[in-house]
Amino acid sequence: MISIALVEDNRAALQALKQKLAAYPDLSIGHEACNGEEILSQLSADASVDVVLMDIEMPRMDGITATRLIKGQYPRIKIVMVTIYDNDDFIFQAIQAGADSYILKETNAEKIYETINDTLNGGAVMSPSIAVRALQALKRSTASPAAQKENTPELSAREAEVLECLSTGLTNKRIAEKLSISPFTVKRHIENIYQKLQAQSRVELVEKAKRSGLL
Amino acid sequence: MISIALVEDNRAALQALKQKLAAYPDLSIGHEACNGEEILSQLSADASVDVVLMDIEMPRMDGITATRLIKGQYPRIKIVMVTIYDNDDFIFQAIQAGADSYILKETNAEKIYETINDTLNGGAVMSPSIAVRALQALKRSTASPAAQKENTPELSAREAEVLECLSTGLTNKRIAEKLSISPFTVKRHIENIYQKLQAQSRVELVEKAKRSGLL
DNA sequence: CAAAAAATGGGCTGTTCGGCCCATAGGCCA
DNA sequence: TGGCCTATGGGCCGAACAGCCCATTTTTTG
Repeated sequence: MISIALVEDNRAALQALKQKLAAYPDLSIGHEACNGEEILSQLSADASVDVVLMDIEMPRMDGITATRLIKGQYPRIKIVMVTIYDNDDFIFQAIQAGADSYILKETNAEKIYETINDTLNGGAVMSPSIAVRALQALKRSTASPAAQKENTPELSAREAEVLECLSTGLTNKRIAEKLSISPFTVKRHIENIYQKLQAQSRVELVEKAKRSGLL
Repeated sequence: MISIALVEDNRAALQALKQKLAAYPDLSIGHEACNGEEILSQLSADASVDVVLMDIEMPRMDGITATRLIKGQYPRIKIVMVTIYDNDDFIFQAIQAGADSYILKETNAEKIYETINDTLNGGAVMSPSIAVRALQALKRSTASPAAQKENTPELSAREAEVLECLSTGLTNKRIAEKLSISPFTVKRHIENIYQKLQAQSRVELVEKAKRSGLL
């Protein structure tokens, strides 16, 4: 028997969800709540829940905050976000908060049931339209090392050291002390790096260096 | 009618796949190949394929390389990776190469059929065990914003604007021009931001701001 | 309405930076 | 061996910066 908690502020949607799950005798609705605060107080009284189906947009405490708190206190509990948004920001925030799966509200009963089971078995489930956004983000986030190789000027070992120090916010003088060389030399190196990366200020330098994978 | 290409070096696995898809009359097998080179030469003769089911591990040309090449030449064609690995590296490489969906070899016929349709409709489909790895990677790559909320001082809207400009390497004067205010005011704002973030230089400021999720 | 917070503009001082000039010493390679 | 690169150290100058002081106006909030 799998114990489910439903968190959804819209009464109609909540009833619809209950209806869908009623067809599966091995699911039992342990809790119902209409915002994050409510589910948290219910869990503090009885945390014997396996899976939480969590809406994102709710009054008082949104689903993302609630997810973060629940995952913090009860890491065992799996959380399935049920959303009408395929907004990138929400997806990221939900991932950060520790949500396990992400399905759309219109998902049919059978898929929800499968999602609950897959999630409970350590998997993650995403609606195709949500998955494509997560993948795009992942592609972007791993894209930089790819673009790196191209037309990135080579820095000498010493220049790289200086750049490393510079990127932490040190002044030329401090860098000189750290590397046991003269501030003039540090300056010289930095000038050369400016040349190579076509930058005009330290901040710009760090920016470009990061994009080029030099940092 | 959806035209499918199957790329799979193992004869038995290929036959099994064909068997599974045979149940769906709106699918037709347009091509069959047992490595990347083969499918590429077939596509160059006839590229009227909607979806490629692609094995990863193959002799002569692996599925990831083939995916990259196909996506380069025929971006219209959707590619579903069919893999026995839930190895992180393969998943990343496949994402980078442009694959659309990722399913496991043991996936049943109905799911494969759904995956083909979802993928064709612009979605992405991942087996739960693969999705959980993609999400973990995404979580790691966006992990910095997590530490955000804690003890991060609040910046005013104007300060955030100034910080944003500053982080692109602009000088105070340029920032002033961009925001249509006096350079003195820009300086003032920056001083306040220094105070709030406990920084002593622009580079350090940008560093700390990024770590705090302010940028 | 009154207090608090944010945004605005300004000055003074010393430090740091960035561009441009100079030079020497050591290593590498063709 | 002579050129080329890197690392080193230095100077000059003007611009930019950062810290600390001053003030007024506008907006927000209790």
